[in-house]
Amino acid sequence: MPELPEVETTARLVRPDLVGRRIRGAEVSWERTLGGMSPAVFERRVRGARIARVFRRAKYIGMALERSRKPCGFLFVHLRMSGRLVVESKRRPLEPGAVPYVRVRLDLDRGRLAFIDVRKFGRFVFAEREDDVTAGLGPEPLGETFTEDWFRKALGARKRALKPLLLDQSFLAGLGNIYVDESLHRSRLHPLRRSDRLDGAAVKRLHREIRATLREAMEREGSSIDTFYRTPEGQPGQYQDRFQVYGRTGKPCRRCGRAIRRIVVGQRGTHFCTRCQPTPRGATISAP
DNA sequence: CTATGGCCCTGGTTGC
DNA sequence: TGCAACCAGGGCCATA
Repeated sequence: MPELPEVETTARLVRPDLVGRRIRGAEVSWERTLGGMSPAVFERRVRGARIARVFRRAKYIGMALERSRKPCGFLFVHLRMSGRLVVESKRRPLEPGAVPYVRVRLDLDRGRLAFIDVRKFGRFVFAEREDDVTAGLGPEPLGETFTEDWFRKALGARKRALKPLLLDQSFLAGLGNIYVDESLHRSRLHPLRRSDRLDGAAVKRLHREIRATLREAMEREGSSIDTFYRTPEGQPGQYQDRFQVYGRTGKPCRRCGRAIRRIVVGQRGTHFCTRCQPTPRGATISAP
C-alpha cells in the first residue's frame, strides 16, 4: 500500500511531466475523491492554473499552483490503498484496464494527469493553503527535524504501543503498516512495546532502522503486493522481495529461523518474530 | 490522553 | 461449479 517510499517514487516520476504545465480543465467521475468540494468549484479553482512545483509531504503528493506567477492554491493527492497517478500522452496512453477506475482527470496543455483508484479511498483535493492539509502532520522521518534526540523525547512523552504510535501520522508522517512492521523487526522491538519504556539503545536502533528501511525501499521504487501499487510508468516496485516480516506469516525469520507470527494490533495485521522481538511484560496478544 | 470500533470501497479469496 | 461471506487497509470520527 502506498507509503512514503511509494509516494516519493510517484512524485519523482510525475514531476518532470507536470512542472510548468497549465491545467485546461478537469473531469471528475467519483465526487467523493474531491473530499467534499463540488466538481464545479474544483474545476473553477484549477482551470487555467499552472503547476509550479511538485513535492511530497507525508503520504501526500502536493502540487503548488500559480496564476500569473502568483500562488493560487494547492492540489494534494493521497493514494490511500489503491490510488495511482499517471501522466498520459499520445505516446503513452493509459492502459485500457485502468480506464474504468479513473476518478479524476486533469487536462493539461501537454498530456493529461489521471488519478486511478479502484477502491475509491484515495483523495485528490484542492486546498487554498498548504497548511489546510499538512498542519497536523508530524515530522518527516527522513527530514532534518527527525533527530534521535527529538525522537527519544517524543516517545517518552507518549504512553502508547509502538505499532499504533508509529502509524499515527500526527506523531511521525509517512509510515504505514508495511514499513512499521519492517522497521520494528530490524530494531528488534515488539510492536506492543510501550513507547515510554524504551532505553536509549532501543531508541537509537529504531530511529536508525526507520530511516534505513525507508531509504532502501525508495531506492527500489517501493513495494508492490498483488496488483496494488505501480509506478506512474506501470512498473511494480522491488522492495517486496526484501520484506523480513510483512506478509511472511509462518515463514522462517530471515535472521533466526523462527516462524513469523501475525497478530492484530489496533485493527491492523502485524507481523513479527517471536524470538527477535520478544513480547514485553504485561502485553496481551489477541488472536490472529 | 489512550483505546476501540465503525465506516468508506472493491477485487480477490475462502467456505460450503 | 456457483455464490455468499469475508478480508485488507489509511484516515477519520464517535464513543468509552
